[in-house]
Amino acid sequence: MNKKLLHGTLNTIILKLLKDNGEMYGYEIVQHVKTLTADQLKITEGALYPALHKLEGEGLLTVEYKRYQNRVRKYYRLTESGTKETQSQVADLFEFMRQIQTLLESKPKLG
Amino acid sequence: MNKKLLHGTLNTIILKLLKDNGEMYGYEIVQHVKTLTADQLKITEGALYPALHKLEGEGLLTVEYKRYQNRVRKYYRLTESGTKETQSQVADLFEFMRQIQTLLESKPKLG
DNA sequence: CGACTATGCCTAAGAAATTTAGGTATATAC
DNA sequence: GTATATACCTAAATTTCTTAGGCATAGTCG
Repeated sequence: MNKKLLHGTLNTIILKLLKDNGEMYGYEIVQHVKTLTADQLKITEGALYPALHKLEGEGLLTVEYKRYQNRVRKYYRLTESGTKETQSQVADLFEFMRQIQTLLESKPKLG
Repeated sequence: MNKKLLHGTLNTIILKLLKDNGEMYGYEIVQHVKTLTADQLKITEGALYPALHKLEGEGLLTVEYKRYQNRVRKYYRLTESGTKETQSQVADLFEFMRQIQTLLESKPKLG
């Protein structure tokens, strides 16, 4: 498992998954990331749940409890401002990765 | 300036720049990153110098003081293990970014 | 000359995001 | 009846970074 590299990307990933899937619950997000990345990336619950609560507190997410086979799941969904924030953060992250690639692919200095 | 997104990538960038350029001093690294990314990315000195000291302490870098026009610069260079570590970290970071892109480009779930 | 900017190194306090390491509870499989 | 999967959570510690300075020399502008 490729650890220690999620720094700074967790919120963006959460938002983007919610945008794609409409609504998701915490445990589902963890499993989804594991599946999509073929076990290469692992979101820890200790990072996920506080992040969800923070995004909710910022008004980017809403919560709805739903029953599913004697279980109660806590579904998260983007608000309007959450949708805007998602677009912004996804764009920023792509741009950031582009800059990192520029650095990692740069040739030796000229001067 | 794109802030708060460098998390976890600083060491890798330092190592890669040293690998490309043979030897560099701290201030030069800061300027180089600014130039290469057209002022989009800024390494702060408060992050850089402790990182350099840590990498040196781990045996990945060696230091050599050199005089340049009445100034003394502190040049860093990769050790053998530093070179290996660089390859490993650069590969990991590319792989990580690939996984992030997978997540950010994924379509809605099927099930 | 005086002030400001660039060069070049550094540290320390605090903030932010994460890992680690738990806890609680129900359901299912062996 | 023990273990695994599901489903939520928190708290302490760690890592990494920002902020905000300090110190010193060199060059430029008025």
